[in-house]
Amino acid sequence: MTESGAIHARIRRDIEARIMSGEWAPGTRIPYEHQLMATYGCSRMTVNRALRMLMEAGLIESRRRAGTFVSHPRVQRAALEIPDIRDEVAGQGESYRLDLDRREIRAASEEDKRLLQIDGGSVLALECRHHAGGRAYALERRLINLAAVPEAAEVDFAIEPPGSWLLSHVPWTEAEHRITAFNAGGKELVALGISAGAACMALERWTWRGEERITYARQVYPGDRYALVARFRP
Amino acid sequence: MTESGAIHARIRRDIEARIMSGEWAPGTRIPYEHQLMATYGCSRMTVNRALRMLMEAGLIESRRRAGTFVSHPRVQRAALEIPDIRDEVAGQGESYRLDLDRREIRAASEEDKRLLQIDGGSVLALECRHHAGGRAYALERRLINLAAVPEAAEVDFAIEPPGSWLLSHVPWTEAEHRITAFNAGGKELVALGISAGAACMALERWTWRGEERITYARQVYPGDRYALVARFRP
DNA sequence: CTTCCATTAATGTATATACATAATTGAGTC
DNA sequence: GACTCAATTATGTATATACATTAATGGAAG
Repeated sequence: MTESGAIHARIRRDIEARIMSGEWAPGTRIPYEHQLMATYGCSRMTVNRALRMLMEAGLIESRRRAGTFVSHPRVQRAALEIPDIRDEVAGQGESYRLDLDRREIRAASEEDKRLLQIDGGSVLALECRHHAGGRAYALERRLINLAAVPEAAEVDFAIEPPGSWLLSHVPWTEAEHRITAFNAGGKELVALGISAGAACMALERWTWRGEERITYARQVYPGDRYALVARFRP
Repeated sequence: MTESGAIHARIRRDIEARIMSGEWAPGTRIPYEHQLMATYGCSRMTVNRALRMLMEAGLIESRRRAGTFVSHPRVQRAALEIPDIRDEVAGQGESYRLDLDRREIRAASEEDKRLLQIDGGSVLALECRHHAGGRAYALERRLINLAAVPEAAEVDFAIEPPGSWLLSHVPWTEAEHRITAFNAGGKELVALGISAGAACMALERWTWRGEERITYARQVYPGDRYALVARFRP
């Protein structure tokens, strides 16, 4: 088939093509490694490398002694980009502006403790509005666990949006998103300039580093102006 | 550090931990392969395997002759899992029921052509409701490109939900999701049993195989009963 | 000082080999 | 037929070695 590049890449492409075309359906046993060695005239290590990559990609699974099989596709996985709102707005060719409405360092309240899963300590609480081309784009409420990120207390978030700063300064190991739709109430009406009851999208995010929660963010977008888009490959 | 498992896994974990903790900041050159060989008392192939995996994960990059470096974090991407609705309902311990309201094979309309990016041919159009524990859970409208998946014409989608069938029978190479919030109108009121203007979440999905679009789906969830949750690691 | 080029040192790929591990197979036993 | 257990076999990991490829380096020539 293809002739370009390394042998392992070629083996990988060939097998992937056979699976994608449906020629090798889910559950099918693919040839044994020693058969692929013969087919491609290469060593087992090279075959194994190609198969290992396909395994990491989730296309195949193998069982010792039994062989290697085409996976039954399961959950779909989408590459959802963690939106840096400033970049997102700039990418649409609009001018970006940030209004910081509130900045407070306080001892963790009951709600803060629940959202950040901490027993005490102090948190940095922020409320801000993101504007695109002069119009309100999103409303953001954020909590930062100062025990995990003490240096955040010194940052001027009126200049750099908290999401942008955290993304580029704090490494994280795990995160969770929760996306919901709700009818706008008192708070959002003025801040986003929308009418009562208008549908809004809320994007909540919790971010961990190891066992420790770093930050909680809740971003609210007007439903008629915003769509969350994720494009991906399996 | 850790002692369990294969050597390559241990090397990988150690390096990952150093990067995550910030000890090795972006741009830092990590030790040369021959230095890691000495550190771990293993062969270069084993070190190389660990590094290759970290490269695929995007944590490091390497340049011949210069060495291997910690990557500068880029766009943060997350794996958003969007499960099969039937499995999702079952996973919550609720009973699942499917109502197929409409099933039609027709020549592609203008809208069908736009959504599936086809010039003509026939499509299978479906409308159905997913129920969880007797309550409406989601409303689904789906188009299937019969030129790409002719066997779909023979399937009884009153038994198997279209999403489940497609997931397990049709391999795909690319997909796009679009998530929006909107106020419920005429169609949704009765089907979902909600009141006028209630916020709903719409999840639209286009799926490709190579250059060809396979299917388009639009799922509508009542905003007060549904949250899309995605948990992931970088 | 700048340009050119050979040297050199790092990663990239591939091989042949070895032993470990797990699970199927099949023979032997009850 | 049902159970036990050893032989078999495919994958999993690791090694030592070799050569290819790329680009930083440093010295020679202008």
